[in-house]
Amino acid sequence: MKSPTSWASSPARPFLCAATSPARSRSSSICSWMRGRASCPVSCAPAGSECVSRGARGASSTTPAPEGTGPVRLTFGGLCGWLAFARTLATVERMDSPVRVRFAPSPTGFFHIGSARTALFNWLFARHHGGTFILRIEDTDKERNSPEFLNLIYESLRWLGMDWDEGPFAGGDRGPYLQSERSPIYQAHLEQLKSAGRTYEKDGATFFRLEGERYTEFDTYLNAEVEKVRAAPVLIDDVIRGPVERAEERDFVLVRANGEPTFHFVNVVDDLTMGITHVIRGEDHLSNTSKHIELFRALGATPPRFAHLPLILKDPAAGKGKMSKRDKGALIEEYRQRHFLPAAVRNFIALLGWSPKNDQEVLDIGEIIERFRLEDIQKSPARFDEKKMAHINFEHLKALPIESYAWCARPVLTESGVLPESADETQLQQVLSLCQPKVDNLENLPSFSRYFFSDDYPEDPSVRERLLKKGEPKQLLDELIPALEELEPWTAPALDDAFAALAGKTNRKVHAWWPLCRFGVSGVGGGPDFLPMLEVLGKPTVVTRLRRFRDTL
RNA sequence: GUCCCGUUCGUCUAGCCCGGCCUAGGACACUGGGUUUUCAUCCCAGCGACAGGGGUUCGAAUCCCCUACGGGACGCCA
Repeated sequence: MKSPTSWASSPARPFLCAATSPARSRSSSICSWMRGRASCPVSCAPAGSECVSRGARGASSTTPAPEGTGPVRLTFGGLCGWLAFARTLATVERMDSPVRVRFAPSPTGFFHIGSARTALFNWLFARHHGGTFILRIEDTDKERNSPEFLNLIYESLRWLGMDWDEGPFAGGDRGPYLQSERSPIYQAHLEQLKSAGRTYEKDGATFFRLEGERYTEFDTYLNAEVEKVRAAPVLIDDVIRGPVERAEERDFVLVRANGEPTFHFVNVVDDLTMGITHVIRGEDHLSNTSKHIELFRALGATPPRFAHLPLILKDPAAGKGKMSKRDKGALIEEYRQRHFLPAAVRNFIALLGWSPKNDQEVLDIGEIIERFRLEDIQKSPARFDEKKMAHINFEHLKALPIESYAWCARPVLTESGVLPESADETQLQQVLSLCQPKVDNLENLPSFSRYFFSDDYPEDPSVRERLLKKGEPKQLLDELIPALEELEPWTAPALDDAFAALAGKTNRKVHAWWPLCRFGVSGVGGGPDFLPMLEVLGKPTVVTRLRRFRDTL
């Protein structure tokens, strides 16, 4: 059963065409994930399916894609490439991978960039190997859990195009996938540890008993006399870091006095019973890993492979340490609200600690999956860079076919009141084709393009002042308006000629009228390429606005 | 404090495992030029790093050790 959302509905899908270029299909790396899906490019994005990737907020994103402009169109846009790719892959023997990974968030706060990256790396690893990506909810902390946060996890994963093969909504035969529903499983494993003599009760809680010589010591950090154990060091063969040796020195709690099992215990039991083969998580868990391996062994199981991701550090200006949910730029929800492309966010997050090793930075999801290797992940922590995020977003935006671009832009424009719901698609695309190369983020599109859709737009007073101060604006407009009025046809090249002719006649430079004219029809000093802008605006609008402007002087 | 991890341009990184091709490459940012003109694009150029010290070696960013610095963990949070 497929997960609630298919990544294939991402508007960045057309990038996949690039992934199937001759240069790329020569690649020896086989993306087994593609194998399983390339055969049904269309069914991955059912007609009229909701595209959460579009960036609309929450439930308001339920508008199905208009016929021919939504995911279906996108899918067909890349269909030729898909088929070529499928053909390449068809020659490869299909084999199900034993890889099983999980993302195990706890619904105790907003979904932040570190979680997103952990999820993404797990997902990428699974997809690269054709394995299984499991979503498990670690909701053992009844005090801090909240349904809103839980929902946000689902929404965010869907928005980023990470589909899960097992978990809530998706089902699976190793469930349940909410820890709060797994008590009997924990109970059974607790019994197993009990009968193996590896537990004891103290202060109402159940402790795990380490093996080794015992002694008591005053611990300066805990500021107390504590019992310690000289346990044999545990070897963690970390995929990213190599061998790490660490010895546990204190027994730890498995079940709290209130009867709730602890993170360490449920985490291990779940990874064990869910058949997790690779645990990919943040480096902050590295020193927990020795506990976990001790538990796996005590349960008579072979631990999975571990891969500890470097942390994302906060901007030094914001203080020291790892990035927290409170830091600027930390929340996935923020990118969604600001209309970033999920494909770009995903691309950027992947680059935090991972690199394709070929100087390529703007990658579509197919390329990332194909190239992704845990071994290539950086050991040192990364720092989040907003500017780079914006840049990657812009690159993705520019690479979209205009149909896809319009499909992403339309809701942004209508929500901001700039575009009427009923706006004509062709006209919209005309305007957007002028904006696309210039606007680095969809959130800036309304202010950039407002005057294309309405005569009611603000004027930038500082630009007005600057323009009126120099030269003779009235004179210039009196020359320009008649020339434009009689221009036929109204096209960019014709306009170009008209300006040239006017320049010859008046002995001015060709660009003498441009800034004034731009301001007169748009109210701002910058914008899309000038001549095409006039063309799209149309003669009646341009002339009327110019006259109106002339009258205010 | 104890244990663990890390350290290439301001930032993300390539190179490191398998020493010479590295006068260390790319990208973002920044600075300066250019452009269908001075603020949302684009083009060109510039700036800019192997943390420090010892080894090993003919030769080290690459291997070893020490120091410094950064980070993480040390909860009946996850």
